[in-house]
Order: sequence, then C-alpha cells, then structure tokens
Amino acid sequence: MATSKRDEVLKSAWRLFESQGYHATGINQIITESGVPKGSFYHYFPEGKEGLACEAVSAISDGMHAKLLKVFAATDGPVEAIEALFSEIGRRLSESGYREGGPLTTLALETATTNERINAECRSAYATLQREFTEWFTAEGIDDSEALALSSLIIAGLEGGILLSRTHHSTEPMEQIARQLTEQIETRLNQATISRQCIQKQEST
Amino acid sequence: MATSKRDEVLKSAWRLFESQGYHATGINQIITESGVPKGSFYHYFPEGKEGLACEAVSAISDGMHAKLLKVFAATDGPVEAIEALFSEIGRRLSESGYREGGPLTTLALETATTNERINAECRSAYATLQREFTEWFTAEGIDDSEALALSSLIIAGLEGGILLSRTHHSTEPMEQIARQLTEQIETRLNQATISRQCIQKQEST
DNA sequence: GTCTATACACTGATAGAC
DNA sequence: GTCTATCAGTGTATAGAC
Repeated sequence: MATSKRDEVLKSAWRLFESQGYHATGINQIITESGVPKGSFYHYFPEGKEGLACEAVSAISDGMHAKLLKVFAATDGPVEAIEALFSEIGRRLSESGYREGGPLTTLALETATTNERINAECRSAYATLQREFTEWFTAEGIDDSEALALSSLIIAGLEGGILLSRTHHSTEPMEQIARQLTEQIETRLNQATISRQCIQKQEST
Repeated sequence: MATSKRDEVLKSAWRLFESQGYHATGINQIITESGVPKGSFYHYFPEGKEGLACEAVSAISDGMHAKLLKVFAATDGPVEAIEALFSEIGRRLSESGYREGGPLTTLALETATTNERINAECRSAYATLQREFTEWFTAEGIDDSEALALSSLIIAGLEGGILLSRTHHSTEPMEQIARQLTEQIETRLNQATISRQCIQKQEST
C-alpha cells in the first residue's frame, strides 16, 4: 500500500510525542523508529516536523473523540462513563510506566504560545472533546452554561490528573479525581432532576 | 554581591522554563538573557542544565508555596481562597499573553519519565502544595481521605485549567473551573457541618 | 518515487588564557 | 574566579544520485 509507510511515520510520531513531548522528539528518532529514510520522510511530509505534528495532533484528536464516543455508548450514564474513562487512562498510564496516556497534554502546553499552527490543532482537539461532554450533559437535563463549565472541569481534571499521575508515578491521583468528579456530577444531575420536577409542577397548575 | 549573578541566571531559567518548557529552552538563551558568560554559567552550575533545572524547580516550589500561604492568610475561607487563586493565575496568564502562569506545568510533564532528578523535585513541589491544601481542608472539618482527594482535584483543576487557558488563549476555562470547584467545596463543607452536628447530637444523648 | 550523503545552525559542555 | 574560544554531537532540512 502506498500510504502504509506514511502512516507508520505518523504512528511513531504519535507515540513519541505522547511520551516525550514535541521538543524532545527529533526527526531522526522518528525515522529510526519507523524505519523510513530521511529523504522519504521529507517526501511524505514536505512541511517537516511542524506539518507532521499537525497531522499527528489531528489523528490523535480523532482517536480521542472515537474513544470517548465508545465509552459513552458502552456505559449507562455520566457517572459510570467518567469512572470508565479515568480508570482506562489510569491503566494505560501505569502499564506504560507512566509514559503513555494523555497523548496531547505535553505537546499542547509546549506549543501553546510558540507554534500557532500546532496550537490551532490542539485547540480544535480539546474543543471537540468539550463539545461532546457538553452536549452529553445538556441531554441529561443540565442547563447550557453549567454543562459547559462542568465539561471544562472534567477535561481539566483529566489533564491535570494525567500530570499528577505522571509526576508521582501513581494512579492514585486519577482515582481520587474521578471519585470527586463523579460526586460532583451526581449533585448536578440531582439539581437538574429537582428543577425539572419544579417545572413540571408549575406546568400542571 | 557574590550570589547575585547566580540568582540572575536562576531567575532567567525560571521564566524561560515557565514559558517555553525544558527542552525548548537552551543554555545559550539563558545566558544571553541573564547576561552571564557561558564559562561563568558552568562555574555556578557545574551540573549543567539538569542541575540548574533542579534548583529552578526548587525555587519555583518555594515561590508557589509562599504564594499559597499568602492567599490563605488574605482570604476568609476555602471558597474565597480558591476564587482568589484562580483569578490571580488567570490574570497572570492573560497579561503575559498566556506565556506565564503555571511555572511547573510544562516542565513537570516533559521530565516526568525522562529525567529522574528533575522529576523528584517536581514531585516534591506538588506534594508540598497538596499537603497545604489537605491540612487546610481537614482544619475545616473534612475528613482525611476526602480532604486528600479534594486537594488532588483542586491541583488537577489548576494545572488542567492552565493547560486549557493556555491552549485556548482565554481565561474562560480558569473561571469555569474555579466556579465548579467552589461549588464542590461548599458541598463538602456542608456535609462536614452536618456530620459534625450528627456527632454532637449522638454525644448529647 | 526512493534513498544516501551532506549542509549548516545550534546544542550542551570544556579547556585553558587571563 | 572570570571569561573567550572551541569541541564533539545533534537538530532540521536539502541536494542530487539512482
């Protein structure tokens, strides 16, 4: 297949960016890992490291989005889904020696103010996740601005949890944060239910 | 003063690590910014970039700790303190063009699994913050394991919020997360109060 | 289209003059 | 103790043979 080698490069870049970040990962390492000569690399990616990173972030974004939808589909409600999400990422973190899990976290920070193109890709990736969470919460009866803020907290909890778990080489932060978040969500869902009941009562009079 | 030049280097390193991260910041840039010749740099920091980074993280940790204590002292309770903390970091983020604010975030992730010495310093820095938050919550009547988990959520919210605000070039995530966290804390404080009242009632029988 | 050889700036680090 | 000159190595990127 013609694109198979290109995909190989993209996959290697993905893994290396995830575990080492953007600046610590060199072209030489990427081509060594993927077994592609340097000339071929610049044939596939004429825009060099920056273009490669943009495509990698886009692919990672698609991957994260797909995974989120899968978790949503496989679970019964927000609480269960958050638990599944955090425990799966936690497992990935510990199994990889805290090198993998949170494929964008480091890269997004590194490039936030130093590379506009990559930053734009990261922004869109996090916006996609946030939209998904927000829609999901509004569908549960939480009102828009609250759902938006809650989804910010969840993504921040995820990314911050990944940071803490990676630095402490422990899944404990992920577990603690997941527990706190599920309780927070339950409170919000109860509030939404109560306010819905109030509206129903008012309508029935 | 003999140490003044050394401190100059340390301060430049601090700022550059904060805004660009570890790997994007070179020795040459640090010595140019601080106006110190390369030879002098290696005289002051015989262990090179790694040793410098360790000292920088330690200094940053002290700074964060001091700031936290200051916020605690200047505010009336956990809710107010969290609001003050997030809004101050948010201001710093926006005023610097989202380059400063969260002095350890990027560096901690970059070195979590690639440099044991720096990682150890980062770990200790976050542990200090967490201890401070936890003690503060237990003093408010929240029980130990809950206080520990809650402080994890807050630090994760902080760091994750910094990531989101930096990538979106907006303080909105910081504000949303602060709002959600304060509500969460209020819930916990109410629970603590209620459980305290229960205990008092049981004791009075 | 595929790959080798190379360009050239810059990295962290050092040796040795002052 | 302070600094200049320079090192070997690596970074990204390219030219040009096949």
